[in-house]
Amino acid sequence: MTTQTSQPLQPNENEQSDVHDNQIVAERRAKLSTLRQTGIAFPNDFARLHLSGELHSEYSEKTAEELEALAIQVSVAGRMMLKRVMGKASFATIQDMNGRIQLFISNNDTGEAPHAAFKHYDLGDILGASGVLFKTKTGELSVRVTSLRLLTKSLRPLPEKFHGLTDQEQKYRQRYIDLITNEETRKTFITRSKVIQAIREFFLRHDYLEVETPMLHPIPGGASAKPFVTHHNALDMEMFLRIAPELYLKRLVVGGFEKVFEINRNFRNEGLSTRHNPEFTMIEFYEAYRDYKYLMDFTENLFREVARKVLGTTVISYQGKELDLGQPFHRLTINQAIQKYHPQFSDEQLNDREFLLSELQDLKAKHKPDDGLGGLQLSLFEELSEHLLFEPTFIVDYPVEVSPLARASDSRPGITERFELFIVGREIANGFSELNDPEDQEARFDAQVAAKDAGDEEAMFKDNDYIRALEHGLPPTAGEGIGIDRLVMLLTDAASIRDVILFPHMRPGA
RNA sequence: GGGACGUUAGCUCAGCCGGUAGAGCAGCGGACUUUUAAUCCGUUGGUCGCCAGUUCGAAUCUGGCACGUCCUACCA
Repeated sequence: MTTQTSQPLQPNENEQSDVHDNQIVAERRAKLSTLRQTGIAFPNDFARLHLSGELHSEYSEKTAEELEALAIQVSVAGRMMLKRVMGKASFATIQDMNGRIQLFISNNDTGEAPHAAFKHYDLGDILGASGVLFKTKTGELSVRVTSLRLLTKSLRPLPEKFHGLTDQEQKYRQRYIDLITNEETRKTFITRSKVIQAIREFFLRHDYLEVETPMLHPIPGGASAKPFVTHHNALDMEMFLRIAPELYLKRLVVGGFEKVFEINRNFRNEGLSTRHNPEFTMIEFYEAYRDYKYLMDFTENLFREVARKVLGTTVISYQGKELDLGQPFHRLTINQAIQKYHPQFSDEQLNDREFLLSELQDLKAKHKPDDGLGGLQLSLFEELSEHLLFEPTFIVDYPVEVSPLARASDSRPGITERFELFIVGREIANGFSELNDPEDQEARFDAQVAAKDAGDEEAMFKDNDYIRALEHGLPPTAGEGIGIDRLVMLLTDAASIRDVILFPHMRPGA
């Protein structure tokens, strides 16, 4: 076979493309050109009948003699990851959706021409092979190929076969290469899929209804965050990508869907980090006639079930440290959580506004000097204790001023029936008994609007239709949101949120 | 946003005190019928992230810019 071309390959003149052909790509294009001239270059009539994983699980226990006697005919296909040519015989390893299998190609079995053609196939090419299962003398289950076809020519070289792709940026930007090359990456995203499936099963089994609510909101609501702004042409109006589905889901509870959940994306116009992607996946769920204490038990059960189904155990190792989701989750008030790691603070001090203010100033901790007692306690907690809550811990007694949608305690004014769940020092869930008093809700919205007018970019908008819905009557309800990406990070031991999002957002370029 | 570090062949990486570029893998040519990161022989391949500056001379030193990684800040 000749690899010469009569004319030099033209460089890609498309300015949109930053990809130009190097020598390797040019050689592969020449091979493709030959394929086009001699037949169908991208055939789609190969019948793949067997997957590598199934073959291994069914036949790896068989001896060489047993396989010989069975003479099992198979058709496999996949991407060629390894290639070893030895004159009149060759080995190749192909990879399909559930593993790898070795092919043995020899002049004896295929004839000379197909084997000669194979020698010019490149790593990364997608092959279809038919033949008989056998075991090599080292005991590896393989296919003795009688017919071999190149199904898709790969024009670009794969990363080095041993080290694979290690450059983090390229792993994120060209995830397809990462997935081809790195088993760990494939496993992470399979786990992510299983986590979401296990969560969905848990809610369906508890008679929840899965719903979809708008991603385009005329008024962003349900969380304190900066929204993405967009524009609807036909209506000529500003719209916002949703920051949370909360207000729509509670409208559904008003409508009589007493147990609802939604698993979908939220968008927040914030910075990128190892813990933040501008779009992230949350489950939010609402159940009528329940309160926040019920939710805490429910959440523990959910996390345990997901871990058992996905990992087969509740004991997980995160960045070198172990924790057991099977143990009862800790429950602490904000003040107890401060004192747990800083016992020098007395109850009196933690309830002394002036003391808290001076302490926060000394620590150079972020806080709002106009906050009430509860807000300052929360700021101190976030500064001193939050990152230390490695084992699952529910923090309760959030102040009203930072919880505009949560029901206030009947016995303790200023405190809401709310919790946040922290694991490995990260907030992973947020739940509360819902505020269903429309007049109280309206007053809370008005306070948010006042804060927004005073410059708080993350303060909420007033949603009059939501008030109207509450005026029809929201039954006593409990609701919660769980950050799916962070849960998956926990269960896959991922250090960065980018490792659990297939296509994390990156600055354009490179 | 702030700090530290990084960017050299398609990939993984060397490159010292400044003298104009190296290895392995991949590719190409050759040998080889049970290899498995196959092996052996030969060989092609580079805008050293970009732009300035210093210098007789810069991958190397200086400044700026771009992008990334990690830490940090906000959040879920």
